[in-house]
Amino acid sequence: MDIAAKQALELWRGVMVLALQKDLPDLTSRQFTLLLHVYLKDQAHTVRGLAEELNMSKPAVTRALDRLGGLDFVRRKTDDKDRRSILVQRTVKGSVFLREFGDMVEIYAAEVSG
Amino acid sequence: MDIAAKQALELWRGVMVLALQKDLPDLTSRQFTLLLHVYLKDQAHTVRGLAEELNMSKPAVTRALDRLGGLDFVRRKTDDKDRRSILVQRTVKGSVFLREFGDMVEIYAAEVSG
DNA sequence: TCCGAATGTTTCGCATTCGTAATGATTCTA
DNA sequence: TAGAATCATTACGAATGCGAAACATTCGGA
Repeated sequence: MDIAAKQALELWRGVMVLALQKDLPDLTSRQFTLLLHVYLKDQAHTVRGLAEELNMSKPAVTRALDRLGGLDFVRRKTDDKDRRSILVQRTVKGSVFLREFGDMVEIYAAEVSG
Repeated sequence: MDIAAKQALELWRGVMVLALQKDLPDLTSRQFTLLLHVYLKDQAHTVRGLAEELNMSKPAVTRALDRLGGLDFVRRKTDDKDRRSILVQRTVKGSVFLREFGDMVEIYAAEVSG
């Protein structure tokens, strides 16, 4: 994936337009970023950690988890080592959703650079 | 998960996280997509046209133009050939904003594939 | 000219989001 | 073990977005 800045924008545009046309559940940028973060970063994800890493307030993280949980894209699990914390877990539905999105990006990337 | 698709997601994640950390004006996906569309597609852009191409309702396009106009990222101009239509025009501020975003994507694309 | 069609905006009611501050639950510490 | 600290959530009020429907303006054809 080697693209110039202009191609990068075209890639972004193409994917976003396709996402709109597909009537995917429309997530806010915070929600979508959080989803990507949870699935791509192999760590234990807590509300506090996500809030710091993503520059979000903790209530915003809680709300994003409510929304993503409602879609069954993530799941909450209380940490048994410290029952104050919750651990954000991945789901099959979330994996499927992101894989499809990734394929979309990949396809457009090939199209843009080719 | 396919490696290339995974890299595509990692690219998306990196850019989105950076955008959050930079405290950029947070645009909805519709607003951002509309902005990209106007700047990358060389055509006359009207409300009706954008609504069809982006699968948005006309009021949503109007509101997005209000928001983007408030940021001085686009400007409205009534079409002299048909004064019912408005033409969406680009601005310097919008160009700068998108160029910076494009650079960000390009940098991450190199990082992800390298 | 006049009336229907087309274009963009506004209004309306509803849903969602935001950050700050308060609350509840759990753990740590002195 | 009592009180402080930590973690997540809820409450609150303000802001914003959405689509459907109504509205104002402009164009175009009979």
